Amino acid sequence: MSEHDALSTEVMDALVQASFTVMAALSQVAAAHEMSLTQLRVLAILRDHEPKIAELAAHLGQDRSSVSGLVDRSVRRGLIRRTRSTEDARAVQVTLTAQGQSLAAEITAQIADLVVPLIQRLNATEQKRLSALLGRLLDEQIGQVAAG
Amino acid sequence: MSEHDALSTEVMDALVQASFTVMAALSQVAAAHEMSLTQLRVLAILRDHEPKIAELAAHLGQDRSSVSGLVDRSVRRGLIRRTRSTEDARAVQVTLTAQGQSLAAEITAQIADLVVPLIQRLNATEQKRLSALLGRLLDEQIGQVAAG
DNA sequence: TATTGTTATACTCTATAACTATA
DNA sequence: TATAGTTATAGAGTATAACAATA
Repeated sequence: MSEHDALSTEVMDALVQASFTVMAALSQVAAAHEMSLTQLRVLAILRDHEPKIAELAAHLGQDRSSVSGLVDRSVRRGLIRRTRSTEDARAVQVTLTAQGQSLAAEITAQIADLVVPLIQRLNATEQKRLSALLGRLLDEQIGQVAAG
Repeated sequence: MSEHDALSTEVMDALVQASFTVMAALSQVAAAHEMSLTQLRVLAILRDHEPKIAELAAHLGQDRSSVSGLVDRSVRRGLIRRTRSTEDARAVQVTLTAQGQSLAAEITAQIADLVVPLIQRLNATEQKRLSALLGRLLDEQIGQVAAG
């Protein structure tokens, strides 16, 4: 448990507050479609990938059994489908249905409609600066913390 | 469902990605103490406030009954306590116990230990710039989205 | 033997509806 | 009547453990 300087702490507070604002926007859009944030993440991932259950679980940081249930519920809603892998008869490939693709696109647009107005409080130069600074922050992944 | 320019979209992506990184850090610290993100938020709120159940519910954006259960579980762990309000015999004031205060401080430090190293990839000038830009973004609250 | 996914089980989180005590 | 909080109930989300099928 170390000490940190005042400026870093100030930036951290701003970052945490901004994150809660962004997450509130994502949650609001998810809730408008009666979905959880995790279901929304699954849809977003599936726009660009056809992961197996285990890959999806790793990406979400959850257990395979949790993801199996998660997939169940979205399959029941007609948003995604399971396909048996041809290479490995144990594995399942998860993909979007046409309905899922359409919903994913709608959700993306709704998120943009909430977040872009905030961003446009900055002029183009400031936007480029913010994007670059955030990019620098995210070059690598975050560490691990020990239990207390 | 409107269109947005490429720069705004780029900034939005950076912002969303940064938010997921920050939330992952918060979740990791919460999990290390076998708590949910919401329980962690409650602890953070209680560091500076002694809210009634209804106030806490409003702050978290949840139903009073949900918060009642949330409070139950933290009371059972000895982190917070319920106090009957002296002004209104119906109301309950929620406060941290000594153990809760100590845990809240520990959690705050652990979050800083994860997030500050990211921030320190930027020099002091850049940190001030980032803080200022995020501050501008957050001046007001976010709008509402209609269901699809 | 090890891995992939599912199922059974248990607990947390959340909301709605109904209730009580108080205002 | 209205408000503050709780309880009952139900469904989603999550993890652990045990399992069948496949590698």
